[in-house]
Amino acid sequence: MSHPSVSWDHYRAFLAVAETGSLSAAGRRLGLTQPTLGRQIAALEHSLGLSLFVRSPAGLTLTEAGEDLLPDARGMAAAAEALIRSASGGRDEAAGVVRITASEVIGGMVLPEMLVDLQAQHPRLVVELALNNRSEDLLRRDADIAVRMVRPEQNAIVAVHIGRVRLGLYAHETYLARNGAPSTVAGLMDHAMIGFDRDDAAARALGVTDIWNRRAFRFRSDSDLAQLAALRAGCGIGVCQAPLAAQWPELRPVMADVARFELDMWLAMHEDQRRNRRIRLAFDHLAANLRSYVNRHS
Amino acid sequence: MSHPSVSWDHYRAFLAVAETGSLSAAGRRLGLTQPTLGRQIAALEHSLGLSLFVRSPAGLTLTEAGEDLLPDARGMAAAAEALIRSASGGRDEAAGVVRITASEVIGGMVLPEMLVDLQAQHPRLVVELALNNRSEDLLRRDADIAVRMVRPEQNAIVAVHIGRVRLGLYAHETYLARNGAPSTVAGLMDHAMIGFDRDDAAARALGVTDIWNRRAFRFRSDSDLAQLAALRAGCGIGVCQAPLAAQWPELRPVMADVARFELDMWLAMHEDQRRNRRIRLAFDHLAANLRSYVNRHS
DNA sequence: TCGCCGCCATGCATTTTTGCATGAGGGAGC
DNA sequence: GCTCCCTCATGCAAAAATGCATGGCGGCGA
Repeated sequence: MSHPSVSWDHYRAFLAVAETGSLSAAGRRLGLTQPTLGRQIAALEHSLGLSLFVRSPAGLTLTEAGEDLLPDARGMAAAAEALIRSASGGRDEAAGVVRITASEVIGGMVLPEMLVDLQAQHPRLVVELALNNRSEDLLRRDADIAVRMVRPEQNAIVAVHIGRVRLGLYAHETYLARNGAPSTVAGLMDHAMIGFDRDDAAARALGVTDIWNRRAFRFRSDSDLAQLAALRAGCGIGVCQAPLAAQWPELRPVMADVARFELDMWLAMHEDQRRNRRIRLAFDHLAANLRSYVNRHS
Repeated sequence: MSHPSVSWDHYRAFLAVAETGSLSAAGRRLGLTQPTLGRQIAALEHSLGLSLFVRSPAGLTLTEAGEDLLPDARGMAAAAEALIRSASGGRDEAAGVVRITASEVIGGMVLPEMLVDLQAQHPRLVVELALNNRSEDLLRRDADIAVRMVRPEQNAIVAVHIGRVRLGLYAHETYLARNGAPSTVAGLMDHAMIGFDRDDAAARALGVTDIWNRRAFRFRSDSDLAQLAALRAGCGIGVCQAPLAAQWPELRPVMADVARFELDMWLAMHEDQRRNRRIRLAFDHLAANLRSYVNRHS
């Protein structure tokens, strides 16, 4: 408990400067002025006994020491935002902000229509949707609710198992008409395949790096939504969630008998918020709708 | 990005007041005065549009709304402390603070001697040891390194598997001389057993609530260290880690053939800090020493 | 019952922080 | 080479936050 501890506002200044790259830009973001930010950074550097930025006429860039502090500053900001979110609606009101994180595909293709329903039922509910494939968001309170494909194990998290989502290979009917359909894994190699660019995490998780690797693809993107768009445009053969493919009749399964995977789907929230009405509402609504999603056509 | 966003210092004030229960006490903790804290809280309440405390001549107590915000404020404080820790030593120095979290038994009985070695080799290293049985500490940066008995699944965490720790039932030789040794589970019920008081999480995790429950115990404590002390004092029969019992010859195994469990041990740290020299040093040192601990006498 | 000690609220002087205005330096485009 | 726009640094005045001193209220123990 050091008495003249650093002002938390200085951390906020540090984060803003680090992320914007200049005192002036940080000033604009925070509604302060460039001299103020300059002085706050100077004070922070002084009290930590470190130099956090190298000054240049073009702006400020982080030193190594500054780089080390950035994740923690981000952590503070995440907590601050979570606090505001918690404050935005009383715990017994169906009003305020609910922040949801999900993968690109689920968040981009599946959740929106469910959330429309939810908002129709609760007009004062504001929804934020953060799409990414990381899954560190719940404990740090980057989000209130998370849709995950791995079981959350942290014990401050409450998670419910939604079901198993089937994945398969698909292609547009026009592509198949032109190029035929492969029937063996070897035959697959002669086709235009759609897959990841650099991020092979999913392939490694499923243990299929031997056939599902970068060299095999003719269309490469780390955006799952872009892959999906390519698939629907008839670009070639790619992976798609079965319940999703089922709603596009022009997509036809490819080698449905061999190419089958299943992923567990989990819905998770922080334990502390179990009694928060609006988050609970969103959670239950999503749980019900996602269950009917994974069971569609199976 | 609301422009006149709340000062982060006000969150700090909120946390201090919530935890101390009064403006004056919070003022003492933060090195500020009571009127200042009063005004910061008032400003915070005004900008959030909530009343966070009920004022009384005896102090301030949280409202429900305030209660909701407390965990997030704690999160901010944890991140702030982590930031200071990161700042305390350069990333290439073997100096600064390393904060380690572990269970009571591991932290109280096993780690200290290992850490003494570490500090002897690196005189400018400061070690903090936080003992508890929760395990949410790493992502929130409550600690730099964690020793866990469950596999950490979050993917911003790097974890190494140390091995499996054997658990068994033990008793002091004088207890056994006086009371004899049970040979069946049923016989165990007639003995003085040492166990938990209210916190049955471990028993539930191992799935032994049927025989390992509160009513069976003659000595109850939620402090594992107190249980261990009772065991060594000859109070009765209790659970102990085998490598630990091995170093106290007066402890004798009880029903060693039936009462056997094993727990995985994991050592974990945050991914961001993989290149941080002092944390890496501590991590590697602990990994090596814990490995030899779990393999002791087996 | 009285005194004491803890707490909070408020008014006022002081200190600190902030903003404004200006100067100076670097890079992009003409 | 010149202008324009971006940046940061610094001096000074205005604004805001803080501290001090005081007053009032309530609980506790003699």
